[in-house]
Amino acid sequence: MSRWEPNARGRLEQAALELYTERGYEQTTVAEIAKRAGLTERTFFRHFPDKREVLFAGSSSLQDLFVRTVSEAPDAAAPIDAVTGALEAAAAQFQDRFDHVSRRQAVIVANAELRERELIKLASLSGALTDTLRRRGVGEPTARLTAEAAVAVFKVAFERWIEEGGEGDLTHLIRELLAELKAVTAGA
Amino acid sequence: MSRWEPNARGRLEQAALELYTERGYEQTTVAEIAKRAGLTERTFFRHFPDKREVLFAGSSSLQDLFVRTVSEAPDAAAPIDAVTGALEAAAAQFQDRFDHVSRRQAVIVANAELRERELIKLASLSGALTDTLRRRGVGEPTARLTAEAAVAVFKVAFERWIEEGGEGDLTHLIRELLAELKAVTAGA
DNA sequence: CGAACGATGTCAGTGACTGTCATCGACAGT
DNA sequence: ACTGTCGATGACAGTCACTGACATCGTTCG
Repeated sequence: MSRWEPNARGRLEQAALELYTERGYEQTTVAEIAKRAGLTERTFFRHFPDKREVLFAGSSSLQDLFVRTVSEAPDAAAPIDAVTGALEAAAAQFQDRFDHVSRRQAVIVANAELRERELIKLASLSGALTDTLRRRGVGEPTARLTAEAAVAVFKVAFERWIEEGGEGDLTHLIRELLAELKAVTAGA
Repeated sequence: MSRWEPNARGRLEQAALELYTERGYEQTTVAEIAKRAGLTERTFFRHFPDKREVLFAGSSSLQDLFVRTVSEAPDAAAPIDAVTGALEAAAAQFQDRFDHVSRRQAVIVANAELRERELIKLASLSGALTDTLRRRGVGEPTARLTAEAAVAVFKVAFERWIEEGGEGDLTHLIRELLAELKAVTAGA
């Protein structure tokens, strides 16, 4: 018999998403989130460094997936192909959870602070991809640009997938947009 | 004879950059910035919506320059070329002010909140470019991807230019990285 | 001259976030 | 069973970013 209800962190995440959805991010106080989770404000800040981060708990495991997939790509694969494989692996994670993902995204899009946080998560992802590519022996400007291109494609594909109500195939969208990016730069 | 010293806004910007450089962003309070500028904290918040924004006063005029340059590109220009022209126009603005630009960039890079703010400025830039391209009749996924690619190239070029101590030619860097991006996506 | 204006100051709040100490069940060693 | 350590939590006071309301006082316009 443990002293407290289990999964405090998960309860905080759920309470936060609910309240941000019901009243909006700014109109929700951390004390309210904690109360709904049966905890105190101080405990919230032991689990999350700030009020935004509670929405981004999953982003580190997503980044791990990206990095792992790129690492495991065959040595012969071109950088862009290694990274595209990672995008598709990530897409698979989203494809089944449209409900949760889109609710969360609606909250983020509605608030500038949360959009900022999302952008820095994507930048961190791009940095991790860059490092991973370098470890595969990819050269300097190439690694960085490949990672930036991949994240840009993922970002646009993800937004479109959400707009379409999650009915499209995210992996397919990624492939289409990558081809489009190729066409765009070809003229330069 | 006016009642107050002129250019309160500019004094706040300079005081902030100085203090952020001397003690770091987090160790500086808004009250200290205001005091160095000969004003009060409340007045700071009349000129800037928050403590970060004081470093980004110039970003709206940069965005205007981008948009204007793209608008004025010849109708026949491909989207990527129209946007590249804007990148080069912006580069010219930076080229002469390496000192100020690099000091400011050092402060931003050293702090996560400021990096977040920079990222959302770049995202805003990307959005403005997307809209401008659409107004030129560029289609949906193309406009967005062109803008994202352009901003990515600009970001990487800018960082390299700073790393090199401002001695390189930013316009030249942009052209090189654009070619590199083309090579990267070509394999996909 | 007097009224409206505009930039600033003053002051009292709210809420995010932090440091510190207390609490108390679980668990290990004796 | 006794006891000491540990880990998650609570309680509480404090700092600072940011906001709303109202006062001040040169400038400017009629």
